Amino acid sequence: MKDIDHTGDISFFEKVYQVVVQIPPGRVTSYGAIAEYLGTKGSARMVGWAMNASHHALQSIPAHRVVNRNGALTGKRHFGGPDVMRELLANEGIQVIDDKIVNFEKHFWDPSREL
DNA sequence: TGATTGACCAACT
DNA sequence: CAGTTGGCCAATC
Repeated sequence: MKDIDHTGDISFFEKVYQVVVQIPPGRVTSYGAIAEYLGTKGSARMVGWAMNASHHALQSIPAHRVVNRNGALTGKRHFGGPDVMRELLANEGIQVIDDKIVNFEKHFWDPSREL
């Protein structure tokens, strides 16, 4: 059994949470951007997998602020409802049409650039 | 323990 | 233009 050490030795999984929770309101980012910030661009899938387990996380993970590279709400179906993710984004002033974020690049928040 | 899948991305065919 | 493949890490079968 492996105890989770809080001293810098955190899994990729935990790193993703630390980034996602720091996303400012009204902004969005992509799975690949997070993975790239962590230094593993290829593991963008893992970011999504971490979101799947975000339910298991103790903190509230604003997964609705994380979309794919195209600005499409690919993971909206994991939000308990088909329009839940859209509502959450709309609540922050982000307009979503056809499951895609309008002016995605304007709302885009790059952890590697702004964090 | 090996094989498969997963809320992705980019390149190739 | 659409389908396939490779890549990365972790969890599930």
